[in-house]
Amino acid sequence: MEVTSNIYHGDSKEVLKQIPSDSVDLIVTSPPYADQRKNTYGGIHTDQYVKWFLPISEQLLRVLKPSGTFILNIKEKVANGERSTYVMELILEMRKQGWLWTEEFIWHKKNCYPGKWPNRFRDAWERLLQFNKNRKFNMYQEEVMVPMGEWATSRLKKLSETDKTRDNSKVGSGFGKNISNWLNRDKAYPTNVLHLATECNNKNHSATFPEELPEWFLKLFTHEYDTVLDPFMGSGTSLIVANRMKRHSIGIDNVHEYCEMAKEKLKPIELYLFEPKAKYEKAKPKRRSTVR
Amino acid sequence: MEVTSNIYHGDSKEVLKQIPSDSVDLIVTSPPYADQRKNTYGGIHTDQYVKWFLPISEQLLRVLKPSGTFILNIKEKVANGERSTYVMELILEMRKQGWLWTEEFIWHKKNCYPGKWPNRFRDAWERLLQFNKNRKFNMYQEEVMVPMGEWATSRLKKLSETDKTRDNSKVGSGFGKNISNWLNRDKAYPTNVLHLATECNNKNHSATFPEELPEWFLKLFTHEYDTVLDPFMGSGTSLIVANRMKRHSIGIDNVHEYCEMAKEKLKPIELYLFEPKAKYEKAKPKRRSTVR
DNA sequence: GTTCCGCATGAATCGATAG
DNA sequence: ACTATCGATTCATGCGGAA
Repeated sequence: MEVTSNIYHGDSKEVLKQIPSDSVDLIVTSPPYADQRKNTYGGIHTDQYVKWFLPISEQLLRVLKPSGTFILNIKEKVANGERSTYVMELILEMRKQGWLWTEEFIWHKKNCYPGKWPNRFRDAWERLLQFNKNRKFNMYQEEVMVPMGEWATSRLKKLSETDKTRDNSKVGSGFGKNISNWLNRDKAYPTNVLHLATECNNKNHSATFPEELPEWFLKLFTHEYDTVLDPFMGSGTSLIVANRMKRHSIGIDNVHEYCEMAKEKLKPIELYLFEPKAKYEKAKPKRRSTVR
Repeated sequence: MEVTSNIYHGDSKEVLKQIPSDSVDLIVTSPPYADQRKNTYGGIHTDQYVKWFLPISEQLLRVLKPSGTFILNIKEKVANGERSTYVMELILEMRKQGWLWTEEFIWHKKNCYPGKWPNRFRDAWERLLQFNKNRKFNMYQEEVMVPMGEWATSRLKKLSETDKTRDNSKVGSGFGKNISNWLNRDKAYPTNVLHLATECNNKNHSATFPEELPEWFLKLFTHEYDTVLDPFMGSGTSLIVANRMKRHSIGIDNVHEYCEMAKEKLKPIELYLFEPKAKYEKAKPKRRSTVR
């Protein structure tokens, strides 16, 4: 049995209407943040962000299975010396739509953007908001916990010198990770704090999240041959991970280049690429099957 | 010059009215969370939490110096399968009061409370919300610098060509100015994610934060002989740290036992204990001076 | 094949300068 | 006054080439 990857080029709000209700097991996405990525996505203004996002989340609520989960990666930026409040307002509004705000994971970005300011430190975390349709949803904790030993060792292998030195030299302030907790332990239980570095070596796309991020949530919330949706696909990290893990995937992006890029990366597998209807009038969505 | 510690027994909302305006450099506190610690604080219900807190934050806004900072340690609990929204609502309401929501630090609890649930992982983080009166406030970043990654000493001895060209290409008016900043550097500025273990050895008070937490913020936002306020003192961790660090301190708590406990811990230093006015009618606040 | 080192590059943020 | 653009600041990471 093969897994499929469907890529749609177009506006998520509209494209999502083509996707049947109650058909997706996991939505994991990182939408363009407010006032960010102007060159590629046009940059949604802070004041209009909630209004812009709500029609999309409404569609996401429809296409998600009752047992499914929606993971939203987002972080508010600083505006005029304050943190913006649009993320909080979005959560409140999405609850009114019918979403349950089940949990908030923290993504600790070990390699955050550098810089120095008189009144602020570097921002080293982002939100991973978990939304659900029902209080009962699929969660396969064992899938994360069993490979967790593997995960822990692989993370341990990647422990940077910074981690080690900061830990060893507690220097009064005492800030640092306690590595001894990680050694000599075959099983590590996950918490709602994830420690991952961003990938800064990708030259073609500005900043995707690291593969470990969707990988972790796919393990946790889906089984093989479940369906994963990323309505802001970008260069397609989620879809590539889904493919590797034998999950069906759907990706949507407004930017033609990203669709092409994702298509290229997904070449080895069966691929369907849908171009927007507008371009092809009433013709059926163009279906390309590119099998190596 | 001695530092003083004033302990008030009573309701923060009322006691705070006795404290002069613009007199506190740092407020750092961990209020009772909603529906938690019922037996000691009476448990503020989730729906009434914002309403309960706003009169207090109004007083805090008054007593804080314009250059001061308010650090609020809080985390929403799970209610009926969802994260409660009262923290977000509180932030929105406090902004209406005049507070600036400057930053949100994350306290990553390295050893969080154990447990297992079918639909949720262990909660390993709390919010440390930073509020200010003005966009300009005192911040002494150098006091909390952390040891830098190993690359600083071994790798950076030879400045990379990039750094040189970056600087030389600047004005051309001379050598790059910032290169000197990099030489002999062994420390870096921290981020807004704090890694601290909770203290699990405190038996008498249900939810104290570790001493490192107030210590870090006291270093960052105050100098010696500044004044620190904790309107929900508990067993007095903040005050003890303030004392050790030569900051004046004010603590308020509703529970007589906690006041006594804090008093006991602070015995070695000069101490003033104020009992609530109501108890003593129009008598002046009882003043006890316990000097070793 | 290891280890070491040079290097580019980030969902950043502030303050000054320009329209 | 208010917004858009730009320069300066800064550090962890992985890659690739060198020892």
